[in-house]
Amino acid sequence: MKNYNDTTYAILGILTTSCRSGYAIKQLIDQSLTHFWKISYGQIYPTLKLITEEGLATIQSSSQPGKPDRNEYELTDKGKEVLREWLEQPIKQISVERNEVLLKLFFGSHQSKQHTIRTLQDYKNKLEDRYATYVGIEQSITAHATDEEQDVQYWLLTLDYGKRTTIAAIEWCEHALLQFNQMEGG
Amino acid sequence: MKNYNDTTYAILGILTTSCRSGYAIKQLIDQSLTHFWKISYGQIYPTLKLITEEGLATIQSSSQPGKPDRNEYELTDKGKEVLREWLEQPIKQISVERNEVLLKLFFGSHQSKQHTIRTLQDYKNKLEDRYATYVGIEQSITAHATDEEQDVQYWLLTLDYGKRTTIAAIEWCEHALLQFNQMEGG
DNA sequence: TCGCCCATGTAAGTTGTTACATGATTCG
DNA sequence: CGAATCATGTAACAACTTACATGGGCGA
Repeated sequence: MKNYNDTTYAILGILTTSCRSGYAIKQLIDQSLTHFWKISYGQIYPTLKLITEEGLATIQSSSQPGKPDRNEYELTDKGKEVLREWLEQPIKQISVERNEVLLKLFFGSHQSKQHTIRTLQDYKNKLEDRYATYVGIEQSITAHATDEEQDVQYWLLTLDYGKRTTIAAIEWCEHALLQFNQMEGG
Repeated sequence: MKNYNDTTYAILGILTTSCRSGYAIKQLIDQSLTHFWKISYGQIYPTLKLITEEGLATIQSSSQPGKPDRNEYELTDKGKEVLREWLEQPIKQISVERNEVLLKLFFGSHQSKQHTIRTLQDYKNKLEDRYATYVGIEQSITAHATDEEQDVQYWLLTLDYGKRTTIAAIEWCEHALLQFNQMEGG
C-alpha cells in the first residue's frame, strides 16, 4: 500500500465527517484542529486533486441556493482502507517542536535581563490567549455535540492535551519569571 | 536591518559559543538544542556561506594535529549587532506543533479501542524516553559547567521547559488510557 | 456600491530533509 | 584493512506558505 504524507491522511480523515469540500475542510481545521494541525488552501486543493486521481475519493459538484457551487468529495472504499491502514500503523518518531522563545532564551546571556523578562511575559500572555482559545473550542464542540456524538470524546481528548501542556508551559514561564525577578531584587 | 530566518539566528547565536565550525554547530545542536531545534548539514553549510557573504562572520581555516582542517567562523561586529537585534525583537505568533498522535486520535472513532490504546501506550513510552534524554542532557550540562557559566542557567531553563511539558503530556496519556481501559472493563 | 463571506485554484518562493560525494585520520 | 570519527559540501526532492486571480451572492 502506497504511503502518503500526514496532511493527506488528515484530509482523508476529515472527509469522513460532514465536511466534504475544500472550503469546509479549511474551516474545520481552523476551528477544531488548529491546536495541533494547520493547512493552507495551497495544500488542500492540490491534495484533494491528488486524492481523486489516486481513486481515494470521488468528486460531485453540488449547488446550493444562494451560494456558489461547491465540489463535494466522498471517500471510496479504497480511500477508507488507506485511512484505516494509516490509523493502525505505529506512530513514527515524535517530532521536535521548534520554539522561538526557547531559542532566544538559550542565548539569553547576550541580552539584558529586562529583555528576557519582557520576552517571557509576552510568551506567557500568548499562552494564556491560547488556553482561552482551547476553552472556547471545547465549549463549541460540547454545544454542537448532537449529531456526531462518537467523535466528540476523541475531539475533547485532543483539546485536553492542548490545555494540559499549555498550563505546564505557563507554569514554566511563571517559574522562570520568578527566577529573574529575584535576581533583580537581590 | 535585513531579516533572516530563525535558523540563521540560531547559527549566529551558536557562533558566540566555542562552537565555530559547521561540524561543531551540528554537534552542539544534537546535544543541547535537540529538544526544541534541529538543523541538518544541508542547511548549516549553505547558511554559513550566506552569513559570510553578508559580512556577519569571517572565516579562517584552522588546522589541528590528527584531524582534518576545519573552517572556523567568527562573528563580526555587524553579526553581533544582527543577533542582538533579533534577540530584542518581540516574539512572533507562537506556532502550532503538529502532532501525529493527536491527529490519529481525532479520527479515533474509526478505529478499534485496542488500537487507540496501543497508540497511546506507544506515545507514552516515547515521551518517557524523551524525558530521560532531557535528564541526561541536564546532567551533561551541569557536569561541563566550568567555562561558560553564564550560559548554563539559560540552558537549564530551556530543559526545564521540555521536562515540564513532557510530564504534562505523559499525564495526559495516563488519563486517556484510564478512560479507555474503564470503557473496556465497564 | 462596498465590503464580507463563500468558493476554487495556481505560481512563486521559502524552508527543510535525505541521500550522495569526497577525503583525511585513528584505532582495533 | 575496515570501521568510526572528523569534516565539508551539493543536488534532488518534499512540504508548505503567501500572494495572487477569479467570481457569485448578500447585507448595510
